[in-house]
This record gives sequence, C-alpha cells and structure tokens, in this order.
Amino acid sequence: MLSKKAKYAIKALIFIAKDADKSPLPVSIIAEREKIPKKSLESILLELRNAGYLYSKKGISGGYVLSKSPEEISLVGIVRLMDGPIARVSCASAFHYRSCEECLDEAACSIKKVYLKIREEELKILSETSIADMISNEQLTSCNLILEHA
Amino acid sequence: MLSKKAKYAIKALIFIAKDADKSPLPVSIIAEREKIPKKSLESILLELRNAGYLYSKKGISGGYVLSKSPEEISLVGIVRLMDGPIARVSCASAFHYRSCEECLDEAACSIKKVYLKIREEELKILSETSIADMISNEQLTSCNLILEHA
DNA sequence: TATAATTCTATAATATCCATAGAATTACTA
DNA sequence: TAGTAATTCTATGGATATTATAGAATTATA
Repeated sequence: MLSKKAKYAIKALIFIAKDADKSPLPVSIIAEREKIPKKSLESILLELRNAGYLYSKKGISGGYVLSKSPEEISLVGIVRLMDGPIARVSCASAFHYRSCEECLDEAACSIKKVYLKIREEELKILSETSIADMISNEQLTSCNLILEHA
Repeated sequence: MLSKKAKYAIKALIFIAKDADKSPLPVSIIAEREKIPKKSLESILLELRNAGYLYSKKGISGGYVLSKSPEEISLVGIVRLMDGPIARVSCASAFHYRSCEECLDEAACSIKKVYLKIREEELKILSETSIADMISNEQLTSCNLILEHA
C-alpha cells in the first residue's frame, strides 16, 4: 500500500506548488488546510528538504518553498523517498536490489520475472507523472464537474 | 511488498502442480522441499483450500491436491487472497473500494487517478499469468542456462 | 486401534507505520 | 537586543500487520 506518509508528501508538494505567491509556507498552514497531523508533516517536509525538493526558511515568516519547478518533480522520486523501492519484491528492485531471503533459485524464479514486469509498468507511470501533471489533472476534474452541471 | 505468505502460496501451488502423480502431497514434504516453515505453510494451504484452490485429504497418506488445472489458476486470485486488494490505495480498488480516510476531495484526487492506472496494469499482468505459465517460465530458464553452457 | 495426517485456536516475536512530545536552534522584527 | 515564531532534531509511545510457533482436537486409513 501507498503509505500515508507518501500521500501526505504528495499532497504537501501539490499544495506548495499551487501557492501563487512564492513566499514561504509554514508547516502549520499546510497541515491545517490539508488536514495532516502537524508533527507528521514536519518530519515529512524535513525529509523532502534534505532530498532537495524544498528550500526552507527559518524564523518568523519562515516556511517551505519548492526548490524545483513542479514540472521537474516526478512522483517516482517522492514515492521512493517516502516508501522505499518501487518493486514489490526486493530481487526486482533496480536501486535496492537484494535477493529474497526465502529464495531457493533466483535464476529460475518466475515470481521475480512477473514482478519485474509489474515494476517496469509502475515505474513508467510514476516517472511520467509530475507534480504539475497532478495539478492540471485536479483542475481538469473540477472543470468537468462544472461542465456536467452546466 | 509482496508478503512471504503470498510467495509461499505461489511456491506451494507450483510445487503441487509440478508433482507428477496425483496422490496427495503432505504439508511436511512441501515445507521441507521448499524450505517453508511448516506451521506457516499449514495455515496458508488451509486458506487456499477454503478458497477452492486445493482439495485436502485427511489421515494417513493424506495431503493436498490441486482442485483446478494449473492453467486455470491465475496469480491475481492468489495474491488477492493472501495479501488483499491489488490496488495500492483503497479508493482505487474495485473489489474492496473504500475512500481513503485522509482524502478531502476524492473526485479531484490526482493520486487516485495515477493509482487507478497502476492498478490496471498490475491487474492485467497478474490475471494473464497462470501457475502453468509460471512453471513453463521456470523450465524455460533452466533450458536457457543449459544452452548457455552448451 | 494405532498412526499420521489435517484442522483449529491461541500466542509470541518482530517489524513497520503513524502520531506525539519536547527541547534546541535559527532568523526576523519591533 | 530581546522576543517571537518558525524550523530542526531526537526520542518514544501505541497501534497494526506480519511471521513464526505451540499444542490440542479431529479425521481417515491401514
């Protein structure tokens, strides 16, 4: 399952990206508006900052700002950072390869082969989707809803 | 991650399917040969039996036999039974749909949209792969290995 | 009737996830 | 320069899920 941590991270990045003026957004505002527990969000934004997604400013009128453009931030990096490898079995992971502890014959393992395919598909979708895509996708939906009611 | 439970279930079904004579296979044999903790395997085979994948025979010379042909058993059912829904977010699940507790606006949620696509791809692969496919895939590999060394 | 298997319930051990607490640090501003 | 409001950092509690284990009850065959 996609963890809450990852969902919170994605939501926070979208929220920050949508913020019109580029003044830093304090954790408290994001937490309140997105209904995310403040302390949890704090540690998530810290991780995102350390990974280079955000720039943070301390003190009064401090907060977080994107350090890349929304087009440059793809989901795959966020999900990897928050939830670890994309692959569902460790032997199918490119960056965190580890042979499965219960595996008897990895070369012949058909589970590995199936999950390599699955990983590939998921990777493709996650790398092709940026925060900017997510935002336009949201707006597309509200647009459709307005049209439906028109 | 794919749980050990699911891996054990797949391995056990492959093992039973590969067994030439159709006399029941006792848990102890499968556990020993596949290096699966016997008691864990016991509960897994029980679940598979209750779900209709296996027929069990009690008493001496008892054990488990497939109740369908390997061609008819697709991975998707096994994985669902062992690990729950295929979808990585509950709102993207067809059989176990539940709106995510932290969701503020599901209609506009772009996370849901991305993970609907991912679910679809994974579902496709898992439903198209049968236990019979897994077995021929294994044999294909050992064949390749032999050819490589020839 | 003894044996060897499944069936069932309970529980221990471990790991992961999520949320919270609180103190230290930083930087703006009045 | 003192006060304030924010980030930073470390530690921990609690819930849940996963995996493995234990042991007694049941069943069917030889």
